[in-house]
Amino acid sequence: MLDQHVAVITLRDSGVRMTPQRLLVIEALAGNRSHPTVEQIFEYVRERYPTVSLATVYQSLALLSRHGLITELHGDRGTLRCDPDTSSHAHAYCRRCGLVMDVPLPPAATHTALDLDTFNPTQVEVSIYGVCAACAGQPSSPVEAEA
Amino acid sequence: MLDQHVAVITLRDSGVRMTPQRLLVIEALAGNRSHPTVEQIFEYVRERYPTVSLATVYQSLALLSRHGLITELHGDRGTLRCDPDTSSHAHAYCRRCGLVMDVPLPPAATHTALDLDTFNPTQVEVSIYGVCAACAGQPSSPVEAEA
DNA sequence: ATTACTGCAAATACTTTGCAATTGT
DNA sequence: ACAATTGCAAAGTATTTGCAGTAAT
Repeated sequence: MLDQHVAVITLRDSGVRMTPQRLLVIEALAGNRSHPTVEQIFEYVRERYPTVSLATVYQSLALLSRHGLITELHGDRGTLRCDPDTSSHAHAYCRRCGLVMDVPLPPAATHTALDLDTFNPTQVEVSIYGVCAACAGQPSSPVEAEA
Repeated sequence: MLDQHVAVITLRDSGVRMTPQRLLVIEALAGNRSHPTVEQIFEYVRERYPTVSLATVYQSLALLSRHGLITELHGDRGTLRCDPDTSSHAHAYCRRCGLVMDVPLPPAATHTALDLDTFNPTQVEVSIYGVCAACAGQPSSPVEAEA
């Protein structure tokens, strides 16, 4: 899980400049378990530093990702989500409410990918789609049932 | 793996109309192991039916997906790819050349996801990112090495 | 003082939608 | 004939880029 101090030191040691914008992006992610979208991170930073631009947030996230401090999730169709926890785990996406939750993976699952001798894997993303417990309890809306 | 006849019959039985455009989308995917992008499918269809529109291709793909005849892949950042093979397997994405290859998954891997009692999974997507054998052999281009 | 970084605005990329015309059944 | 489907064009959503000004070191 991303730690603010570790992140700052890691970046500094790589010669990256620490700006208030970046610090706030890190702050938004540190300890965050909600897998926020870029827009959500942008909102967090903007509340504290109103002149920040969305482009800067995108650039900061790419920077953090490049330095291995966060993981970018592609499972939410067309929207980038960020995970400050870079350890091996899967993500469950609720198709009804949009919730993204962590799912532990048995250590063996990671090995599967590493068994490939024809491919040199650097990252594995496991996305599970379905309906979460809370939504499964609720009947689906009429609008949704139609589709 | 998607079979043209099976697909046509499945759709017909569901009361879906068979148009030349749809037939060509199916044809483009049947037996295709390259995980084509929407654009590539569009090109295939257009060569044979020049007035087809991209929107129709998108709609046809959504239809096939809804009927469980294909799987939509989200692993290629910002671009939809299609897989006519709906059986359980992972995908390896080469970060250098863009190649997408099938990777078998041990049956146990699928069970992992199904162990969740708090979540009702309908689909699991496993994306492996790295560098393929062919690219690993080649030295990276100077431009790429810089980045 | 240098040079990385930011903010802006425009560009690019991908996908969806509304609607009139068309076509499969 | 009827309703589903298409093609078009426009809108919507997401992300990237060029560049002049700003700020971290």
